[in-house]
Amino acid sequence: MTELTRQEKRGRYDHAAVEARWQRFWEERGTFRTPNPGEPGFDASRPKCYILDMFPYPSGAGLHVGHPVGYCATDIFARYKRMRGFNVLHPMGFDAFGLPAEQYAIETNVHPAVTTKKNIEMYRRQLKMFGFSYDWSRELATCDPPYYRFTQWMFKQMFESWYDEECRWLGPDGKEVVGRARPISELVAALEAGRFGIDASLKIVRDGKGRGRRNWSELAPAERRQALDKRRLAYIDEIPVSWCPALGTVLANEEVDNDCRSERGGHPVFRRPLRQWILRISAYAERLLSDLPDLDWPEPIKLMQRNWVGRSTGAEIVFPLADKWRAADGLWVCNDPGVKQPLSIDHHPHAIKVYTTRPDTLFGATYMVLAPEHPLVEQVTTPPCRADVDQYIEAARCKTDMARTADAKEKTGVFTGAYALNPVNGERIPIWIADYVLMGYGTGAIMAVPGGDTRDYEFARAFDLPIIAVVKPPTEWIEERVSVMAEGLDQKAAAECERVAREQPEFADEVAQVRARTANLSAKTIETLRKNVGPDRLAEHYVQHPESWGAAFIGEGVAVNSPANANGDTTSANGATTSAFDFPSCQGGMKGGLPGGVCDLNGLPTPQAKEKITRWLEQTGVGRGAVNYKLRDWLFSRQRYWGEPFPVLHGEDGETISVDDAKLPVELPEMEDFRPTPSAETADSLPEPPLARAKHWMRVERNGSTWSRDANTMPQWAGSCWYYLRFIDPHNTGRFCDPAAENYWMSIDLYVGGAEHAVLHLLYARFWHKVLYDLGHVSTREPFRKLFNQGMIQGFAYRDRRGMTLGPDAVEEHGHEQFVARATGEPVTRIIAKMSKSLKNVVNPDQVISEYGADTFRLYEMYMGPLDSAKPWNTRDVPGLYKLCQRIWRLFIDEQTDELSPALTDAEPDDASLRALHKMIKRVTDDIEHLKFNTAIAAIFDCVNTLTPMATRSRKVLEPFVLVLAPFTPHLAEELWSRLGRVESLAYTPWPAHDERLTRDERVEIAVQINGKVKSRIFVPADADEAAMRHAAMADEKIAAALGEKPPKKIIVVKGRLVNLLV
RNA sequence: GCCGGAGUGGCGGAACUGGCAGACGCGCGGGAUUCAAAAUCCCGUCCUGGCAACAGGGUGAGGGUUCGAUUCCCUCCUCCGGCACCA
Repeated sequence: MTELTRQEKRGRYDHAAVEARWQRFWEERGTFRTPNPGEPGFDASRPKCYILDMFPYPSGAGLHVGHPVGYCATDIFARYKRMRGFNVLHPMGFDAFGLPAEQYAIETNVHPAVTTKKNIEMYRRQLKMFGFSYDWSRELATCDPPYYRFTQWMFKQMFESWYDEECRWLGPDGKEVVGRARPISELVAALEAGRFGIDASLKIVRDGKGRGRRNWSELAPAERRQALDKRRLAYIDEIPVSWCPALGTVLANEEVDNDCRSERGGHPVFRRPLRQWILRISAYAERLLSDLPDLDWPEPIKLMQRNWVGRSTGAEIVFPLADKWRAADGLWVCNDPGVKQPLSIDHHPHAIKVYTTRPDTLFGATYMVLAPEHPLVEQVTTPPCRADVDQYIEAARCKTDMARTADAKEKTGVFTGAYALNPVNGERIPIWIADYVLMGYGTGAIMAVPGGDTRDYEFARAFDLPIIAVVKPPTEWIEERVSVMAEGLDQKAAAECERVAREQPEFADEVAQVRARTANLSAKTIETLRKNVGPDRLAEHYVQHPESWGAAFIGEGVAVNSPANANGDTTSANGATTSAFDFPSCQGGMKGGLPGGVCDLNGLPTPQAKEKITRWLEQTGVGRGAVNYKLRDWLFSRQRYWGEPFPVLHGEDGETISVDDAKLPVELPEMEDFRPTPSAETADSLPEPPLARAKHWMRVERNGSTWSRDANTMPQWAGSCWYYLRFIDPHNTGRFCDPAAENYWMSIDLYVGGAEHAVLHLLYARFWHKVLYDLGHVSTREPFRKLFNQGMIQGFAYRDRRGMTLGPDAVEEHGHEQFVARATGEPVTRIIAKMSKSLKNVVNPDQVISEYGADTFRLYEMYMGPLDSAKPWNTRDVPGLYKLCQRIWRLFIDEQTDELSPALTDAEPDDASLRALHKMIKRVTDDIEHLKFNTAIAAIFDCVNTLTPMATRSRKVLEPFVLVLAPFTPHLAEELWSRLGRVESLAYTPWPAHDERLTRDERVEIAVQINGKVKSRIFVPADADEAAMRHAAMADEKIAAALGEKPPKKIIVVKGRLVNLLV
């Protein structure tokens, strides 16, 4: 019997043997080695296609089933494109620097270089199991010195560049670009030539007429250095970071909880300013936005990037401090004799500059708020308020961003004792500090308009500050507010009634009572208000008494109370202006009127009001139209060991220079102890990066003087910002990449990866690429022309009645998705959750492959559902795809003899097989082009279902069939291809074409409806015209019977689909 | 709170541009083969009623447009993702 079994098994599909054979074949022959232009074997007549995966971070846990989803997809696409005659670049590498490796190393006390090397080997072995057609000769790891040599070189490019916002130039694609990174030497040349000057604060200005401007030649060397350093694309600045002394490191915001404690260990975390490397990504904000429309990316990802950049338009306005400035002879004159010039947006000592998106609400500014970190706080705070202010600042200082956000509901703040003057009406308004104003956005100061902004409204209510309505709301808003207020229940509560009534009918009576009472009451009130008062009068009431409406109107409407008169009374909304200005509150009076005169916005719709006030501000000089971005510069240094060292040297006098290209890479020192240095748990201690302890490494003698290296390292994102360029020419020792090869392969035709990189990696990489583009190092303005996000693979988990979540090993499956806990027998429900160790639902791809093979694994992951949606792994479904492989095998191979099946013939194929084949080719081709692999595989199933029962099978069907199969199940396809007598790999065999005529059946089944309901189905010739279809429909027995005597009133015919009879 | 995306059988999912809802796979039921099992092959499988022919209902809920709606419009509910005091 065992003999028989062995005999039987001889010709069975043996995935392990087949896959091993072909993986060896590909490797030995170098099947997927891709030559660059100019290299032997390169065929310039073929089009190119660069297909890239987001390279993995090799963690200790190994590859999980989520990784291969994208890799399978790109592999199918790459194999398909090769067969379509493309030169395909399809590489793989490892993102190997970073925090997890270091953290793991700290836990196990093994050097990160060792663990990383081990993990990469594991990942490589796992990846090779899948039979991906990568050109492994191009493999790279970001932690290899030959690689990070150029990461450092690119950092140098940024360090040695400045951003010229006004440079208009033509890119290689012939389109104009505004703004350009340029070598710092060009800036020096411009300064030397006197085209640029330096202002009092050592800022480089373009023309700089007067006002403390100095020439380059007048500056001391240290001043020159300082001025240049401020303009570099990579610069050092002191910014607040989350510093955890106990852990000896700076933490990311996400690593700090709301109590200012570290997530790991619960140690105290302090906000403290620290000198850090920063990259000037904000200079590229506009270009990162404006180049987005041309990219073939998922719209939601583009939107996320747009939101991240966060462009807004509005105006910058300066508010003079009340005791420092006065209006005289139509100018703002400073009481400080040292300040001779009048107040303006370019020159504003003793004044607060704000940014607003709603300059039209300027008349409603009743107070100002400075961020607690704002430099002016110190200057303006009056002695009586000093203690409160200091205390508030201290509290805000240790609050992290997370904590600030967490208690966003409660507005806090303190009065500084100082006042500013509203430049549009001379109104004296108090200056507060509050942490709802952030130093990092705009100017770190706001004009507060409680009548037009929700946050300002809440703050004003909390601190009893005046509220002036400056925009008359439209009727819809009034009615909505009235409903909300009159009902006394908001809409959610009403919906709750509905829900309870629906889901818990036992409370129906109570719900009905409540609803009747409130409905009666509110309906009455609203009706009374509407009838007797009317929306116009109500709007008027809001305009007069916004404080009693519970919310500010923040939308667009018509300007009112702008200007308001001095008594605080309001003008009507009909545009009547208040003529004479008298500002008794303004110190020193307003002799000669307010600078700029009266600006009357009353009656103007918001957009026009914005325009008018902006023009007025510009004419008066105290403001101008402005654009602002949420995007902040990129904090680029970490106090870590396992990252790229900075290629710079610090001099004893504070000078920072870059290391010569010839001396790159600056390699990480060998260190026994690479842990962060823990230090005393006080706020005043400073982080000491591990590299600082490599004393010998840190010290560099150069030209007779002593320099110090930078002890920081670059963040994990650095290496992934340009790896796609290195793949093009990975072994080049002279340059990061050969320009001709770069020009040939870029840009990337398909980039597949998870949506978790929607902003950070994809934004950082675009930024680096644009810098390289500006400096002439790359030929395209964008790296990733087409992007696709694969969905997450989820797992099942089970929840019992008490809400406890159990691992899958705790349950038993009954039919029909009924589950019980194995231990207790209690019924449990299945939920879909992320795969995680704690839920014990992580699936290991190695196991699946050893049981069913890589081809089955690939088929399963691609067949689960659409590539971009999240879907749960269900091991139960895997054998179905294994069965498909076996069925395909049996189409070719006789399992008894292990020879080609006797059913195989060289004869002409039968019609049904031929049609099945051509339909499949068409569907699969179309689906691959659109990355719809799940339906492509369904088409393969359909074809196999047709071929299986056939008594004979023609080679003329089976050969193209194998080719179509190849991208999905490459090992199986190669094996069958060779069994059919082919010697060469099918990897470059031309993709079969389909015959359009054979994809269409001669007769099609159509539906015959009467009044839209299907009453019969009939067959008609595929090319039947409308008259023929109508005729056939009417001739059908069932239809004739259903119609009876009366003829239909109207007949609708859809060719090839249906006939609808209306009676 | 704001901005996206999605809700279809027992399960994963399919459906071109408004045209027969449920392709394909899993699971389940039945049959053939087998001493038996595995494997394989064939048939059935949205729900309700009926032996059946057939009838009625059905794409998160409600409404609308249309001869016709999973698809378009409005209101609402649920789930997932992102951002979160951005002036």
